[in-house]
Amino acid sequence: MSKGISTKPPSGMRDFLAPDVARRRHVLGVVQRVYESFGFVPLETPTIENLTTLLGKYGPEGDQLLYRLLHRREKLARALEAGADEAGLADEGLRYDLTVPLARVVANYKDLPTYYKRYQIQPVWRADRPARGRFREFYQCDVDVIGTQSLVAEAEVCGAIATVLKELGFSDFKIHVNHRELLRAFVTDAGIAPENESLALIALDKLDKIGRDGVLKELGEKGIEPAAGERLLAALEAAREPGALGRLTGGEPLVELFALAAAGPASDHLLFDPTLARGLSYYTGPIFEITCEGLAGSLGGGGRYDNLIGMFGKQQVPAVGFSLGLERVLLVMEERAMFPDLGVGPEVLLCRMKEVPAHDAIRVASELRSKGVRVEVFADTPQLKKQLNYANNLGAPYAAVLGESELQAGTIALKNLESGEQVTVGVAEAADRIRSRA
RNA sequence: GUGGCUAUAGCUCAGUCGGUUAGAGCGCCAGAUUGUGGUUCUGGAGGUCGCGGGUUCGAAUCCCGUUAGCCACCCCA
Repeated sequence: MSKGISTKPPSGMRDFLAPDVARRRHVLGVVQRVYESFGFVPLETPTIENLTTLLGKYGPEGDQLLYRLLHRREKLARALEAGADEAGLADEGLRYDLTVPLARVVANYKDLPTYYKRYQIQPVWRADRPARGRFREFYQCDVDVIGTQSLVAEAEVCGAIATVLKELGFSDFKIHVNHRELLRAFVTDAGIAPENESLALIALDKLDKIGRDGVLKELGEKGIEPAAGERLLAALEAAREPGALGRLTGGEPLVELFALAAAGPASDHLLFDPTLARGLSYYTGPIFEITCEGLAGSLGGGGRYDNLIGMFGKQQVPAVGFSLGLERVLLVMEERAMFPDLGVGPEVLLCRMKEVPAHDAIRVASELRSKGVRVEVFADTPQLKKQLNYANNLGAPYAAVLGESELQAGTIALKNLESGEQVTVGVAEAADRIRSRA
């Protein structure tokens, strides 16, 4: 505030103080445990990827949102001298998601198992405009199954995601399911030119928000004939009828997926949604998106991408994945007060009277720590009330006082800050009492 | 990228029709005699009113610009 240097983190990026970190770790712990219980193994990849890896995988909007890194030193000077444009000034970028790096890894390590199930929990970066629940740096929690076209893979990734959400206490989430081929068939059957397919899909995606007339209007603005738009909407509305999926040509894979998933944790949460489109261009088969009450965007999304890995080499390898957005989950959990008590900070603050040498406090703290207690030693020796007040503000459940008399007797005065009770006991008993919250 | 709203103390905000030294609550710091917190009481620190320009005798207040943040779209996780 004083010298005019902004102390805020960059737009769309955040600092996490202790309570934030505790909540994030709580969620990540559940995610990791559940993913591992489904047999997924961890992967971590670099923050930075070559632009050749990233570009052309996400569609034109995605490419625009990439954080690009300028050439360094002489290369930059040469590029500037040569009058390079924006694209020519950068050669690397921050990863935009975890799926494309995974595809690169699979193409790069030819000795990976034929079936590779990996999970990955890392931040990604998008130069998007920040909004509620949307950041420029955020964590994705991905599970992917590489090497099979079996719908068992879809059922398993949906099951893993559903299990995580249930264990965190969600009950009202829906996993919307659609199929890229099904969507394509809707569009072409309606008589819409293939080049307008993605435009039509984006308009369709808003059916719930802007309604039938709104979608028709938007289709019209994009140059799609009203008659074709009507046919498309009529077909989709028919597809939304209960049981319609089984009668649709091309609906078989989803019928099978629903049957498989019915045996797993996602069973009550899957929902066929013929209007679900999804923007990322690499999806080829079933696509997913998770919604829940009170959240405009999604908690996560995914789908099958059988052609992506092949973009990095000669070999086509089928794959399907699902990604959970950590900050979306946190946002909803915070609003709904879904967090249990997350103990952070020391369990006991060791206070010391002026006449006690500091090394005695350090020794006592070490003894307590060796018995499994989280201990903070108060560094200074102001009035005891200040030390206790600090312990109180920390939220520590106990304070311990080490004074002349305790030092002589080999004890500490252990005070329960909630009840106010105080006992003078040996270090071992103090540790027992703290751990049992006596 | 589009539309709207906001910007005053660390936080949440008040500030009349343009008028003199810009306020409150919370928080913070210090006290209310010896080694005991939460409650109470007293005192204190902390502001170029986002930034730049304009109108005016006079601007936190009106006008223009700018930056940042928020909300709704778009898109996404």
